[in-house]
Amino acid sequence: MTISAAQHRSAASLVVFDFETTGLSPDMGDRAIEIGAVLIENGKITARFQQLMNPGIRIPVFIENLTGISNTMVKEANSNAQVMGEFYDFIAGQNLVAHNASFDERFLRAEFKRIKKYCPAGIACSLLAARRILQQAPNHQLATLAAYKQLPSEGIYHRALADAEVTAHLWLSLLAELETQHALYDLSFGFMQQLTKTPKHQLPKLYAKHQAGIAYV
DNA sequence: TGCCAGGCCCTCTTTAGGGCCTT
Repeated sequence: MTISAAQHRSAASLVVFDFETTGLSPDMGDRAIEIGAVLIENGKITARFQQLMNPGIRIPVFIENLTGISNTMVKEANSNAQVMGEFYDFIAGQNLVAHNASFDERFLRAEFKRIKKYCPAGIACSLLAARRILQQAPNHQLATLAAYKQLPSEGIYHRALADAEVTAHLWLSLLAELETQHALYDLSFGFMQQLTKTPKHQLPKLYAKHQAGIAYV
């Protein structure tokens, strides 16, 4: 919780993160109420970050029921500004991964903007990667993929750290799948970002380029 | 109290519509 990711930086490291929020859109006034994240180094989780935060607005009943995070719980929590400042330090220098990253990225940028910070890190999406690598999965919801791949999980969902941990295991599973199914090794973050932007029918060409030694940043 | 968004991706497409994902 207090360990900075920057203190653990390595070439094969990244941070997987997840927000719980009051709704779906920061542009409509929704705010983050919890952030959870894990640092992955060389295929292992080596640090964790989890904090509730007090958004200064009421949490809808629907969200209380969905997440188990109540207005009472966040009342005593630190402000979003303080928590996001600490999270900014945690992710310093790291690339980021989230499940359906477009959602979490919107809240990340919105909360950072409020404290006049910007996110220089690259962000990759485990949902887009899973849609390409696990095309045969029943669907690509995080819980479904966790069951489908029998990922380590305590069966808790819609809490930030638990979801971040499952997403981290999913990300490692996707890398393993690329190794076993396509003989792709030592995949960079840049390659994985490229994969999530590649149409499915062009994946064989992408895999062939990597196997031929064409580097991705 | 109830509702809100937006990117991706497929198809009966591209001058569009709708399901999937996230809270």
